[in-house]
Amino acid sequence: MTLDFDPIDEAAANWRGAGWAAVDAMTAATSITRAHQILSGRIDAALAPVGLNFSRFEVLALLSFTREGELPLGKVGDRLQVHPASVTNTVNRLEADGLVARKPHPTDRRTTLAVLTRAGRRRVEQAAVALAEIEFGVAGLTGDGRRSVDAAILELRVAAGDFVVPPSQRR
Amino acid sequence: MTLDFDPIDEAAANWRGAGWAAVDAMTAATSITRAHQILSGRIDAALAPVGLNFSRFEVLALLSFTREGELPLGKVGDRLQVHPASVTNTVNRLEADGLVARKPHPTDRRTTLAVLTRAGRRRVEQAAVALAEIEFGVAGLTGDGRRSVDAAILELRVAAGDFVVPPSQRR
DNA sequence: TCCAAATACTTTGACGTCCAAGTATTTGTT
DNA sequence: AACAAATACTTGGACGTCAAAGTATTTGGA
Repeated sequence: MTLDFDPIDEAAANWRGAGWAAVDAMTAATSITRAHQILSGRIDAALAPVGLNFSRFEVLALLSFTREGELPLGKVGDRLQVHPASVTNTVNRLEADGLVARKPHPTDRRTTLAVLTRAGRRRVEQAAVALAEIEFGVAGLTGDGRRSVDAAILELRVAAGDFVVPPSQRR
Repeated sequence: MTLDFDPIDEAAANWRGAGWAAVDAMTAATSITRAHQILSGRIDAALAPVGLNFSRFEVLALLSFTREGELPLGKVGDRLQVHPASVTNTVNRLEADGLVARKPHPTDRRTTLAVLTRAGRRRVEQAAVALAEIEFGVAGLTGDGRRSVDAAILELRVAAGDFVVPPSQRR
């Protein structure tokens, strides 16, 4: 099923025809949505043979960057910007697969740590290779395209309050 | 929970530190993923008071652009690039809400048409207004940013085979 | 004409995400 | 010291998505 016209252009024309507002905003939003669909399809396909999906990979990667290979579940959610319930779910699965273990926090008994197992560390390395091979699904995007996407979306993220740019390093 | 550093920059530094490849591809993919997260949150929040989510809105909008306000379910899936099972599911919900009706195709008995009801037409107009008000969630993205996102992602979509650019109108 | 293959949709099931509510523990105030 | 409020995580439920399998119908050849 390959169209011989750009469905987003088509949609823009339809919106204009219907007299609806914010057409350029609509196309930007639709582009991003579609890009995400393409990337997530490619990424999950690349990770499937390794036995991971993107969420689980992200958790493993995050843990692998820490000194001890462990992090409280709450921190994981903060960093990856996902709901606590999703962290629980993802860690359950990783734990069932033996890639991560839960461990009580030494001083705060409310807190649970996720600890990378040896198998988890091996797995995340494999996954990183698999993802690099497909260039994270962005093959088709040139260096310029990647930079302009990064820059544009940085505006969006800052505006959304993802993080505060410290006064010392405003660009 | 607002960080005082850019989590994507941080991730890039970590990837470099771990000696992992394709760092620029990773940041582009992560940016797009995060942008999608932000947009879809804002869009669904704007549509919730209207009683829709984005998928259901897309179906209604698509129908509203046709001459008769009706389309075979398969065409809906093709245009919106979603799985047939998702179309069935979405139309079930729209039908339950009285915004769409199913109707047999006049000549092909395999095919089912989704027909926009009067209530559906009213609803999609309300939703379009609600979405225009929040600029489809891309408030924070300037005109330049929107154009560069569109252009960059166009490359990606063409490379992914979303549609074939007819020789007559290559840009 | 006949029948295998293609097409159109639905059903079922595995996953994933979020919200809201529930449990346990710690913090901050009075 | 006492306790309400905040924090950390888990549970259960509503939804959404996709893949695979099932049913019905139409197409395209032999």
